[in-house]
Amino acid sequence: MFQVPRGTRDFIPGEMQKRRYLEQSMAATFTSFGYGEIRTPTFENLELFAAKSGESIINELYAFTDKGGRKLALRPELTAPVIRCYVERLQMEPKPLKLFYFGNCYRYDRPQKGRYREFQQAGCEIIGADTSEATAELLALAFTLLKNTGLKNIQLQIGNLTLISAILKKLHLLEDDQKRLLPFIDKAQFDDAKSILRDCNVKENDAERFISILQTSDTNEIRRFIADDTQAVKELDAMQTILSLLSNAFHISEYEIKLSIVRGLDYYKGLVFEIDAPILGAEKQLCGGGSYELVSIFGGSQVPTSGFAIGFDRTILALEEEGFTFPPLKLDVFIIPVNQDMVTTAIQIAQNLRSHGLSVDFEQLRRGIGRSLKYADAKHVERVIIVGPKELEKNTVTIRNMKTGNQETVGIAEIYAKLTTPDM
RNA sequence: GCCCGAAUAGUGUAGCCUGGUAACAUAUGGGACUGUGGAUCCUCUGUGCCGGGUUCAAAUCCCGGUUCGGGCCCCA
Repeated sequence: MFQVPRGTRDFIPGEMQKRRYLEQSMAATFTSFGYGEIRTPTFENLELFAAKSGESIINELYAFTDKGGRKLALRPELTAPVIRCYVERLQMEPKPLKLFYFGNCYRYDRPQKGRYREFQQAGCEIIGADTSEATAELLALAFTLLKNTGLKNIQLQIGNLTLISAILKKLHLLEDDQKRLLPFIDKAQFDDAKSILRDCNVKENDAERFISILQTSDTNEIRRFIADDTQAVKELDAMQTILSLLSNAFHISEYEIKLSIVRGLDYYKGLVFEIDAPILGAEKQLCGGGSYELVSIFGGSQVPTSGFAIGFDRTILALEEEGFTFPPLKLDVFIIPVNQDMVTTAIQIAQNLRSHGLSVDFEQLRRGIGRSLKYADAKHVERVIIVGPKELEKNTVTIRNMKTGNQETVGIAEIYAKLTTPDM
């Protein structure tokens, strides 16, 4: 027997229903914030991803050579393709340019819950605006997007790479030592971080203060630490403006400052953020983003960019874990012809109701009424129309409400009107 | 890539320890019931992840692989 390749999934109608719901919810939120949708190819030139993330990333890609000898890769994320498209076609668009996307991505990882080799991301990029209000809106959008899907428990954490490097500078570390230190900081393993600092001959006192600043949410404490670094002070001022807009204008106050967010790659600058769903355990990060510099790496003229990506599959998992009720897949009407002579009329009624925008099906296996009703019940149909000779003589049919069990005889011309009344 | 656990009809499970005809529920198909039977009853089909080993005999014990799940690594 054949099965899906490792780390991939089929989505059957009940699952697609959930995914469509989520996609529509997210698209509506993006649109309401003035974003336009963009779609790029499923594969790109391998070089694009290597340029963005370094050669070492190739190990984790689905990469291949096509018949023309081109080196290609299935996209592992969507920021690089979107920025490539911007540089290629959209540089002269009025700014700011706001783009959102959905797309399948591919990574050669070990699959586990919430982690697949083929997975879907949703996300956006804003190009050409780096004011506090633009950044605050980006944070608000990420948070609102997830809240609007129906998620209850999420955590927004905000860090800043400019500040963290200013703080690191105070420790006078060598570049290599910094690189060794950062992963531990990102994972909040502060004891390990401390022992590295000790190895690097950082004074115990400074190390303690450094670790405590990473964990604080108090901007004043951070300010005292970096007071003599004018660039860092400026960044902190901007960050405070962003946070105050977030609370006072966007009315989002459920965030925390977490300077230990480092994120993977070098091209992030300034503000970075993550949103977690703690209910998911090990693979709990739903969203990651921030400001970055990619346009110039791809050969475009420099312009500020920021954005975020959301793990679509994890968002569904988190909603399921929270017991969220997705809108069910349902038929509006099921039509049962009592005998073969009624089939033509049944189909005519079905076609008429379909033209009014209802989803309609009819009995096609010539089963008796009992079986047909059972089928309608299993399909969660709201209303059933029974077309039988007795009623048809008077040009009527029986409409049965499956929830209440109410039945009514209705003229054929009045079916649609009757179905749209609240009691039927 | 590493460590651990799991895999039995479409779905959910029992049996495995202690080897001896593979079972139950539910769902699907067919039928009884000739217009409400969304019921009830009858019934067909359908199951040991794959490969090897031990054994007279393997779902059961052993080895390898695959897939899924938990935890690492990584997480653009």
